Amino acid sequence: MARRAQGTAAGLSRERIAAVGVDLVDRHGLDKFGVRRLAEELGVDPMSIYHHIKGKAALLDAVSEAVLTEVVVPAGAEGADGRDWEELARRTAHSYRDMAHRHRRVFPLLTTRPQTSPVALAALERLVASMRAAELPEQVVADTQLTLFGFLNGYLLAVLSGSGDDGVHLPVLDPGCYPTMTALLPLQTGFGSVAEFDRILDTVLAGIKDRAARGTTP
Amino acid sequence: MARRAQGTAAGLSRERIAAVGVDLVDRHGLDKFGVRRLAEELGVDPMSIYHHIKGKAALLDAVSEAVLTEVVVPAGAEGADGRDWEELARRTAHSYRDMAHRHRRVFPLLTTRPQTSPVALAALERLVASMRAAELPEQVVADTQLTLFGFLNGYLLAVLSGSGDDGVHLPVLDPGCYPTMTALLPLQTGFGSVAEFDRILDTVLAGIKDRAARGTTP
DNA sequence: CCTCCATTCCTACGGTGTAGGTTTCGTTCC
DNA sequence: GGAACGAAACCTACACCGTAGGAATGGAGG
Repeated sequence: MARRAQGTAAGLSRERIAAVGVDLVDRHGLDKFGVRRLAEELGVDPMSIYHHIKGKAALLDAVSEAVLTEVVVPAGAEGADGRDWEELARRTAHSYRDMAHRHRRVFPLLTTRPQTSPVALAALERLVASMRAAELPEQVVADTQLTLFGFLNGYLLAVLSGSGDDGVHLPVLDPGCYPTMTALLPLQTGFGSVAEFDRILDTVLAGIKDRAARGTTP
Repeated sequence: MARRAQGTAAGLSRERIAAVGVDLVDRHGLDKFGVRRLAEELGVDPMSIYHHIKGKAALLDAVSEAVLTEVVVPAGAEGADGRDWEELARRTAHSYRDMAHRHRRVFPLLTTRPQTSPVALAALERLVASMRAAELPEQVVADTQLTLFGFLNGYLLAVLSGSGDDGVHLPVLDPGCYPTMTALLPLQTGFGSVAEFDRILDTVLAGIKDRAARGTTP
């Protein structure tokens, strides 16, 4: 295990560290992720990482920021006049879902850390601007950030943590104690599917539209 | 630091361990929480805990289960005929929110671990039964679990992790880069407030009702 | 009184994050 | 060209963590 001589460049950078970190978490999970494993993967001494990232918390920030950059919605999705906020919201949500499924072990990080990276704020600004251009009530627009991403984070967290590497395993219910839920079980076959996601996303967007309609004509 | 002699009863039990665990996490946060600190607080050797709880993962399960039992909705909230599912949903959501605010540092645990404890299932069964009694479309009822608790978990996670002990601190925005969001900032003063919660809960419920209406008359 | 067993404590091991100091290389300036 | 400097890497060491394995002890049942 011959390491590089001191002083020689290892080509470390915040971006490369984060990228390898994402890959490591994807493969082995958050529990097994640490400075030492990451350093080994990078072919580097553990402490070298600290010259680019301040501590483990900052390291996790970098990792979560890295996966967030994968969320991209092509320009022009909101239509020519920039007013089709609903289409934009749908595309953004789907792109977010895709990212979450690509990186299920990383995803929990996003839901806890306040997202202040430019890439996250830019996406939000775009959506919010589109809604405002469509002249939705301001309070509805202001609440959308929490409504939509609150739902996305909570829903995806539930779906992704309920599924292991071997697939989904729903809990077994006692039909005597929980008759209604047992009866509804057949309707939950598509747990985590795109169809399910679309249904629920639809519900949330319908709620926003409804409140917008009530808000403009009180 | 004289410990108890071996063999003498320390009055340990899963419930007491969990209760003290909740208190400890509330005060010092999840990071500082561990078997050793918990044992010290209980006046007990760390390894004694393992005779009642199998490992750290199970310990966290016990802690999260303990806070979940605090969510109670008085009987009869759904009305005499048991069909006022909306009122029941509102009360359940508020009780859940109250619990989350009482135990902000514990709350993240609930969003990751699959909730299969009887107390959680019972609350869900009750809500779902009420919706079914009101003859909502079955698929809507089946989806409600993920819709409502997805939203609750994601929203509360965002609100609670964005606020430290000193109160809320929203990120500072560059008005040049994010003009719309900056303009909307004044409307976000009640971040984490009950009023905000009610507005967004309203939105989600409106979405469910809307989809129910569309579902029954396609 | 003796046996048994659940409960508790003790020791020890491999792992972690990271503070502090040392070494080396590439650059910059005379 | 040679010396001085700062960035980037490495090394050592420490306190702490989860937990495996085993020894001790007191109370319960015969």
